[in-house]
Amino acid sequence: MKKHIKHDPQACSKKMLPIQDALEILSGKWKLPILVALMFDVKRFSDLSKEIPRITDRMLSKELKDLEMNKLVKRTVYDTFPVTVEYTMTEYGRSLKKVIEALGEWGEKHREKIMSE
Amino acid sequence: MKKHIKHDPQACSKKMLPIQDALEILSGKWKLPILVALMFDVKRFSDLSKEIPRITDRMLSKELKDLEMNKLVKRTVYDTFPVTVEYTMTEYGRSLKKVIEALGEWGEKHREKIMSE
DNA sequence: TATAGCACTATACTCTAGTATAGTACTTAC
DNA sequence: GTAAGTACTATACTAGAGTATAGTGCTATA
Repeated sequence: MKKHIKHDPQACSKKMLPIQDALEILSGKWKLPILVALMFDVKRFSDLSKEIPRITDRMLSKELKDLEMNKLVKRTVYDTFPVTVEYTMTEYGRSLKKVIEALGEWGEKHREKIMSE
Repeated sequence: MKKHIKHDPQACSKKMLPIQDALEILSGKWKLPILVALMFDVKRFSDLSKEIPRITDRMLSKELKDLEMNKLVKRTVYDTFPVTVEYTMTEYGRSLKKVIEALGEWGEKHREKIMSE
């Protein structure tokens, strides 16, 4: 039985906040699929709807709005008929790549570990 | 208006699965606070309960069970009076450090960006 | 004998994320 | 004039995450 060292809760929550911010931005069932779909290409609403299995229009619309608010995705409307709207990943959105890769690498290892137990 | 290149949905979902696994393990309101609290010290149930503001016993118990199942945390019972139970981060749990740091760094930048818009 | 501390569990509730389904506004092509 | 395509919005529902509150079993100390 080891000694229990007290943590400084102030310093701790200071570190926690950005972590939880980041996590919240990626959280939910659909944010990652959308971001990954946009990581390499520009896409329209209907493209995303087709490419992301089982997502509803409502969710897609809602999540895209969220991502736009956080400046990860840019929305461009073209004055065509019918209207077309393009969604692009911003440079800033691309800065998430490292985070997503870190998650992916760890997730891969985790799959192996849990499968082989 | 750019060309739209089709993505291979098979290859895409293959990459997505581990990312979502990782995200699921960290998801929810309390997983990260618990992991961060255990990152440096061994802690008992009551220590964690005190250190993590506003967490209920029910949630703490539930989330610790989850983390234990995923081999991120180890639970050790000591035959004292009253019983004491220690929670330790496993070596494997520590392997999440890089992911958490990546999240933290990005979250920090994001805070600055959003605040200064 | 009563009380207090530890590590939970039980029950009931609320609230939010996500689903299901349908409908809108616009215009061009038939 | 009506059908079809695009990018949504509205409404209603469901399920699961999280909250609030109370109670359990153990025993050492007062």
